[in-house]
Amino acid sequence: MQLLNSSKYAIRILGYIANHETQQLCSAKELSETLTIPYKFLTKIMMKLVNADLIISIRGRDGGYKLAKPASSITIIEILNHFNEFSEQKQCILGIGLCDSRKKCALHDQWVKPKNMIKKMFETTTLEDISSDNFKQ
Amino acid sequence: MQLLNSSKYAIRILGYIANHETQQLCSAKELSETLTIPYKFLTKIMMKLVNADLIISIRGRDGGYKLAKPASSITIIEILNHFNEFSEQKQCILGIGLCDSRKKCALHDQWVKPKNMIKKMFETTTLEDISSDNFKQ
DNA sequence: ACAAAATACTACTTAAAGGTAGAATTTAAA
DNA sequence: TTTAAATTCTACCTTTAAGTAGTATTTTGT
Repeated sequence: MQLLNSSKYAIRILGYIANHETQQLCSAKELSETLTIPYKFLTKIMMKLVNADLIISIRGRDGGYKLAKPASSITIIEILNHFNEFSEQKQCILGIGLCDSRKKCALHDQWVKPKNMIKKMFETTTLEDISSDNFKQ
Repeated sequence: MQLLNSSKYAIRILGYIANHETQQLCSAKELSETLTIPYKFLTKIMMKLVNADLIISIRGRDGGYKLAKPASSITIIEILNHFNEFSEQKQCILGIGLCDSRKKCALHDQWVKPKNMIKKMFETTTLEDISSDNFKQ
């Protein structure tokens, strides 16, 4: 019952970049060191974020990364979706195929409220909300 | 952001058994077939549940499994704990070591409410509450 | 032109969860 | 006593996430 490492890293990376937008670009080296994320793993994640149009990368000597759009327009759920973290939303918590109000699994009623609360939180929280330096270890 | 297969299976198995307590014992064969859980994987899980004192097993010809205590006294959280699903409760959602009200990660404030809601749900829901046949696929 | 510093790409290795196989053990009925 | 049907145990295989390595490419300053 937790996020994938990749997703956790992605959120921390994006939140950190959002908080350093004035400095124009963040390099993989800087991100890796300040967030203590393995360099090679980080660059792999950055490629995903670039492909997801969340990040723009500038190659070459003074290159680096920056957000592809305003921090206020990037929600946590949008990030998670690119790591397949919430695609199973419609699936029930017990993994018994689809689970809705007509055909409920035994935990359905208890799970509905917490699930919707998490969902709403991820949907309404943007990078601007969490932009800070509190992503270090 | 979902439970391990083992945990999902465990909850379904225990919920099903709770609903069939009158019939005294459930066999691995019956459980595997009605819940469509791979037989060999199921027996592996049953061993864990036996070791966790949630299940009592009777070996030999007419053997099988039954709850080790009243369904009303077994909470979901107790089940999950044996699969290390909520031991990371105190860890923050972003995996940045300990995360409390003094030293918060950037998502701390948003995560507190949903987290406690899930926790409470898992703590207060017992096998009796969810005991039913709605565990099939 | 060249070197330095950055990202991109491809492939490989490791760790953990998920799942499978087969033999051993236990019990009860015939 | 034998057989059948059940759990237990140990070892193995497969899949996926996590992490590592090396090379290629791009860009800028000298």
